[in-house]
Amino acid sequence: MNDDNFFNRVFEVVILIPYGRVTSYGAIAKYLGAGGSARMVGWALNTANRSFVPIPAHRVVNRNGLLSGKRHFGGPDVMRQLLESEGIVFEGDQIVNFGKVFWDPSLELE
DNA sequence: TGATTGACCAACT
DNA sequence: CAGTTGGCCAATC
Repeated sequence: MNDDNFFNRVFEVVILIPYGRVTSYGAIAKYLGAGGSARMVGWALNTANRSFVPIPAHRVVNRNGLLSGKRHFGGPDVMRQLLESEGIVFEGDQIVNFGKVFWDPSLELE
């Protein structure tokens, strides 16, 4: 069940993101530490989605609070709609209260 | 099997 | 201030 894959840890962290919060690829990578580069986090989500592994990847954004991966959700607006549905406010494709909704796994999960 | 790309980040020019 | 480069590591072509 627990594979020591870097990806599987990414999935767990993403799944643990509370409602109405978001985190960044770099934050997850940093939390996982070794072998963690932000690109791998993005790759993990990409492979996961295409591997029949449904994860709330819409709660993961880039460091700017910008929806960089919105195009990978099957639609350019799907990701924003999902986040807005959780109470997150947007300004275009950028999160307004990013500093308030930002959830750092290394702080919350220890 | 080698080369390219990729949902990023940070630094440098 | 904007564009480019390097780095990270794995998957796809």
